[in-house]
Amino acid sequence: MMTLFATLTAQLHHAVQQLFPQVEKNLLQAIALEAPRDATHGDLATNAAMVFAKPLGTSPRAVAEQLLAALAQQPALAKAEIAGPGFINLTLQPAAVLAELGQIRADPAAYGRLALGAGRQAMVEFVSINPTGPIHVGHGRNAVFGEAIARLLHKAGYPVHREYLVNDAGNQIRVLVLSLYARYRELFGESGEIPADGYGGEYLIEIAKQLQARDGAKWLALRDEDTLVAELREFAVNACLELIKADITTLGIAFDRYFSEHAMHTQTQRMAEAVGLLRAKGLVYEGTLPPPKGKDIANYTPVELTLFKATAFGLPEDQAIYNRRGAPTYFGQDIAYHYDKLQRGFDLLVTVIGIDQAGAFKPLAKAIEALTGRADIYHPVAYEMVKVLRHGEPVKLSKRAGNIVLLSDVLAEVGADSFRFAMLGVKPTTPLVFDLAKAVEKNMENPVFYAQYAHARLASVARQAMQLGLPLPPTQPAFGDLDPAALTPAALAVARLLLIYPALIEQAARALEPHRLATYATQLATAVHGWYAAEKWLDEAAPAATTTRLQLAAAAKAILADSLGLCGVSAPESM
RNA sequence: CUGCCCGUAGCUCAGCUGGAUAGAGCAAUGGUUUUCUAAACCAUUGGUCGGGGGUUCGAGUCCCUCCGGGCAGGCCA
Repeated sequence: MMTLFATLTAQLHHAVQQLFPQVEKNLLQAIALEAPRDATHGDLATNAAMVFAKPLGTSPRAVAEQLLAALAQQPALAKAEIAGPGFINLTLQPAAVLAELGQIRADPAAYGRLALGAGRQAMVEFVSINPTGPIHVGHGRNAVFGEAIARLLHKAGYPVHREYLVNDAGNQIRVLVLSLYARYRELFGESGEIPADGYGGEYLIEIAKQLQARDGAKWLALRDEDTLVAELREFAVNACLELIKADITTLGIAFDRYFSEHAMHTQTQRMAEAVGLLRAKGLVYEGTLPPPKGKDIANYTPVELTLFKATAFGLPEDQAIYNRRGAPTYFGQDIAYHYDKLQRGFDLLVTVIGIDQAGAFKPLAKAIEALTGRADIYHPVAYEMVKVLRHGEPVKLSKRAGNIVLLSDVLAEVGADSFRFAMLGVKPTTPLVFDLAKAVEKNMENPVFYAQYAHARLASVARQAMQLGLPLPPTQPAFGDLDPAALTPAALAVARLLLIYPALIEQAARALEPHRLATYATQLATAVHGWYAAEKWLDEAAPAATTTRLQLAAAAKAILADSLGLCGVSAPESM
């Protein structure tokens, strides 16, 4: 089942190849078929003639003339004309538009579903916060963004696996356990000392009480740090992970797997295997690194380390895989983890990271490229920081949690839908200013209400129609039962947006930019509100026109719900 | 010093792999309801797309350079 957009695109490509067999095939990708801003430019427009004019050594208009003749065969087109510097503006047959609406209604979830991921296995790794305490709003952006990418890839036809890397193997877990132990001792009236770089948030008092409830004074006499860490590591990590999972659940996110780094290291040889592979390629060697630039480090003494030859890939410096004590560095662990992903059969690896860590992923990208021989597997996607305000003023940090703005506090105040839509309302590389006061308003200051309201309106009209004895038409009504004249400019503005939905999915999925779905949902809502205000839809005296409008309204409702759904936002039947 | 991100209307931001006259919301002003949800709609006002070069049929978008802001830069996390 092809969408109208796909049909027209194929037709266009076919015409170009028939007429101009000499042009390179990859130039076809440069053809844009898009909905013009200005409705007087038709329903769809293409730049094809301008793309090929130069390679063919002729003028855009001459190319356009030939394409025009070929496109005249296309039954879905009512009109095709040359405009401006060489655009071809296409006007669709109302019958084709109406048939497409029926296709949308027949299976809304299938509309815009692609096969981009055929034969591939995608993994989206996101959140992956160190399990050392509750999470803040910035992590919330990570969670929403990652989940939206997962949904988008699924829509685009990828099998998608969602994974959270539990970083339970490093030094910070040691610090966590020792911090917890200090709180534990305090519960028994003893002096506990939280390590210098430890976790002072009061949530550890709660977790210490849980430990006390479980084990009593069992650990009180134990002072050996290594033993403490070994014995309490799992308890501490799990307790912190529970705090995190609670917020993740509130956001409506479920991971397929929480991947324990500690378990990977203790149960597999991934680290050695991956390093061995790289070494066999001549990309691992023993050597010393120059002192870090831009920083004065007193007493810097170079030591021979195991290094990855990142310079072979154009990076400024090689990267250490093991530190001077012989333990894996973060980079080394990342190599092992991603090697594990590859061994599990995934060949599209998306990792959602904060912009502050983006630099660290360059050498990793090169290591994965070295392991696979492919540069199209690993896709780190970075997002900017989140600043939280209330009425323009910075909100108070939660001292209880360690001077952060708790995600759970924000969710409790504004709700998950509002939060999610706000996080997806701007592109990930834009620093996000999130005003709690605006996020609970019920107007255009808070776009989620605007989009949801449009959906509720559509639902309301459908109910109203039912009451008037004007039920929804069958998904593919006879053309004679419809009235093309009901497709007024305001209605066509809605219809055009529906037709380009599959193209939007493709572009957003390729770019890994789910925020385009949020922008689209808002645009569609605008068109719906405009159409609604422009004319009365339900008219018992004009059944064909009413049926036509109900058909469009039902299709719009379905796509609005689908696009909101990809954002993880609900589409209410009434508000 | 180096790398990455950002700079678009008074404010917050869109702008689809370069496309036609740069768009929304908020704020300001004026309208719209005996009609299906006015949480809405319509109209008006508001722009050297940070500055300057370059690439080409065509640049907010690509390249160079400068300015300004943010974030990074151990074998740390």
